Amino acid sequence: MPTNKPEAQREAQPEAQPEAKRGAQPAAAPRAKPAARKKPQVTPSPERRRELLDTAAEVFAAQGYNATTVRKIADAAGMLAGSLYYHFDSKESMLDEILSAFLTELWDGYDAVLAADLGPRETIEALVTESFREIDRHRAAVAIYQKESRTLSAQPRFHYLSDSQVKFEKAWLGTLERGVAAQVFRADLDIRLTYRFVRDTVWVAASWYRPGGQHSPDEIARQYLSMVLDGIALRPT
Amino acid sequence: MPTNKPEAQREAQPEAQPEAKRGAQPAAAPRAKPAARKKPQVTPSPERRRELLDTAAEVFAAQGYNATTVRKIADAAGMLAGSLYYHFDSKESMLDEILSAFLTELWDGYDAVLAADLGPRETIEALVTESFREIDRHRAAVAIYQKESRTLSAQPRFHYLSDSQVKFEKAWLGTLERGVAAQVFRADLDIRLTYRFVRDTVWVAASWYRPGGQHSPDEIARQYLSMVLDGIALRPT
DNA sequence: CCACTTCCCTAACAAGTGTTTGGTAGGTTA
DNA sequence: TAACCTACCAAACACTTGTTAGGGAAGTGG
Repeated sequence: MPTNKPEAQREAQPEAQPEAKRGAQPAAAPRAKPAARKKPQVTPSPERRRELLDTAAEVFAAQGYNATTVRKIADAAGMLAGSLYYHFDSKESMLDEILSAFLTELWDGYDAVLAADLGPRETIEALVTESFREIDRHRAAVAIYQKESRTLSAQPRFHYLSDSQVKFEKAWLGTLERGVAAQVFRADLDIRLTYRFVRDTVWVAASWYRPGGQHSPDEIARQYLSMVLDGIALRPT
Repeated sequence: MPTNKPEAQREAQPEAQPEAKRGAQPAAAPRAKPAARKKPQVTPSPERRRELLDTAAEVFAAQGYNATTVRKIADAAGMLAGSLYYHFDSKESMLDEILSAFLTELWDGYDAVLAADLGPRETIEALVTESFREIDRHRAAVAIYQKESRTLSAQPRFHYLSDSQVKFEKAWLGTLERGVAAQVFRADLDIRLTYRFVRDTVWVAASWYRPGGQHSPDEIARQYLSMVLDGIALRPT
């Protein structure tokens, strides 16, 4: 089982990297780190953290991670920028926690589907339905993931995004291949193109989906599946 | 050590500024503008501008607009940050020029298709094919558009993005509706869902498409159309 | 009453940001 | 030769950024 969950990264960085060449880091890292991570003696309540993470996720999703300043997050939460650092130790940690919490839940659902050992078509149907349910529950996190995952996965801290993506591809592509072999899916299509097609059609929905709309996640999944499986063209009967 | 540092700027902030209320402006606009627009007497060559815009678009697409500093663009172009301002009057202008140039070309193609007055199915096919060609030629601009258009269109300067999007929706949705009326497309689907489905499947391709891959834009368009129109499920014959 | 904890604020720091100003090397024209 | 133009560099400026110290109000337990 590949790892999909970074759990918590409270271990100290082994060593300050020797600063490869160009010191141009994407963000700011002002104070010199004294090699030993600070260990705050305080214990913020997990419920408050969840609350703050939710509003942070909302702002990240709306404005983009880089365009979001900690002052904006604090504003949305009704407090001042510095106060956030009582609960989190950096802006990046917030992002990290938002994304890893989402991925953990996502894989709980996916793993259950995959363990059910359904046929190829039924597996695809279940995966798509599960995906739309996740979008319904974590739309902010999904939107952030969509926008930032490519650039983030270069950073070591967010390497679990790549891991997840690999596992993701394995599950979907494998199912599609099984379906082609079982003559359930068409064999005349480039399978990787098909994979990207299905994957993208599902997840971009997070960019326009708003919970409480006229369609439930399951209804959207049903229609999407109908389009993907049978096409939008009317067939002569 | 980074490229070139201003080294010393021992300018302590004099005093706590009046600081209206929440001075948090979205971006930087340092100098006070004296109400009269500056008119540079210089005339940079258009070819050089195009060159620089191309590299800027590449960096924007790779890192995201906000995460891209003008110093990074200058780096990629082999010059210093300030030198860019000989050719452009702001970072935002570069973005603007990149996006509007792309949209202009896109609509040249779309308008030609729409003027041809084809049937609904043929119109969709032509629009999709045209779209993949545009992705092939402007993949950086398309990627930027995908990532930033939603947030940008709030700014007055980029209002033309919204205009374009409205026109876009009108063309595609109208064609789909014509198709349903003509019994070419299925009538049992939510038409707006179908629209978003088709639109998204096409344009997200810009996030993974790389020119010079194993499939030509036309070939990708052909397979995408086959999936969208007929579905990926194998039909019993 | 005091000690302790939780949660926030005030105020700053240092690095990074987009942008401007003044200069200048090299080419072209007269 | 001088005048002129293009395209860049060097250095700074003003403001924003993530982050940190120190402090204090409110609540809880003894």
